[in-house]
Amino acid sequence: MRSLLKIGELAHHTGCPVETIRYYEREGLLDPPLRSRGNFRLYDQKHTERLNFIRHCRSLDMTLSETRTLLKFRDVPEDSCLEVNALLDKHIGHVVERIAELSALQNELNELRSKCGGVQTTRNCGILQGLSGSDVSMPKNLGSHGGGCH
Amino acid sequence: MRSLLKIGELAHHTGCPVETIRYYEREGLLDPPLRSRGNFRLYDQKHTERLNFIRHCRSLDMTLSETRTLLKFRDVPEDSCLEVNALLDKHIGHVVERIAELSALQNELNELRSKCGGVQTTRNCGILQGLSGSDVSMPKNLGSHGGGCH
DNA sequence: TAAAACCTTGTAGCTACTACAGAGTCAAGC
DNA sequence: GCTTGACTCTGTAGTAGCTACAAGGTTTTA
Repeated sequence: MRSLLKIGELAHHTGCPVETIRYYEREGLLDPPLRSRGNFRLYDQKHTERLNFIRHCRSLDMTLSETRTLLKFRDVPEDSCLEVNALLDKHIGHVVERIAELSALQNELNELRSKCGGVQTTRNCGILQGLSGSDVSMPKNLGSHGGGCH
Repeated sequence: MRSLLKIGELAHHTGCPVETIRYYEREGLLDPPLRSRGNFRLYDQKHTERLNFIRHCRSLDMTLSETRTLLKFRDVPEDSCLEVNALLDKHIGHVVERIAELSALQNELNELRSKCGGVQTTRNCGILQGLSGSDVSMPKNLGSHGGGCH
């Protein structure tokens, strides 16, 4: 009989914070585990594998929604995996697109940067002047500094 | 005497949604404008310029916090703009870093993708097997699919 | 037996908006 | 003068994926 892990132990084994494990359970990505008499969560090997799967997806920057989809495929071993391939292709597409966007951004930023050497007053700073121009074109992916690509 | 704009007109002029303009005011990026008798916001030319500045910063993927900082510099025209340059350099650094991360991600994803041609059952799908591995290394910037780099 | 380390639920916060609900205002047409 | 429709107001809740508490219960160790 395999040993059951308390949430802190599972966290330690997987490198996933305790709070995040509980969050995944709330979100339905992890099944509710057994409970001890004192109401502590007790995880088995399957939970550990599933959590590793989830974390691997997340480390590849997939959304929880994509991850959920992949877990569903994983739960039906006889199905064709065509859709798994399609999902991954789409995800790779997002990443490629985001790289292109950021590269364009980098060019714009470098150009802006070249407008001032830092020896001006802010009144004459080419950067601030550049930012004051009204030719603003908004990219689609705004606002969430922190990492994504979707 | 210049004409004053209602919020919808300002939105139209700047391409910034009405709700976002009100949000910037709440966040202290835009000064509260005059009000009409009926309590409608009335914006002058300075508001328009400031909003364009903000939107330009955002289009370059700067955070509102960075934008706030740049606005402060802009408000003190006699100061040196060394810090403006520093802020921009830092921001460019973030973008470069994020591009590197996403490129690494792209490599990993391509490798994973090559493990299956979609002709398997999910049980034998190389992609799902690859995702089941426990060698998970989490990048720093997780979770916000949508655009950032900080 | 007491303290420390762990666990529980529930809630609020983070970014930068976006999307309502429910009410008030204003201009044009009849 | 009245109605209709477009606009505006405030306030609140939702988005993604956690993270960080508070206030309490459990287990382990000294």
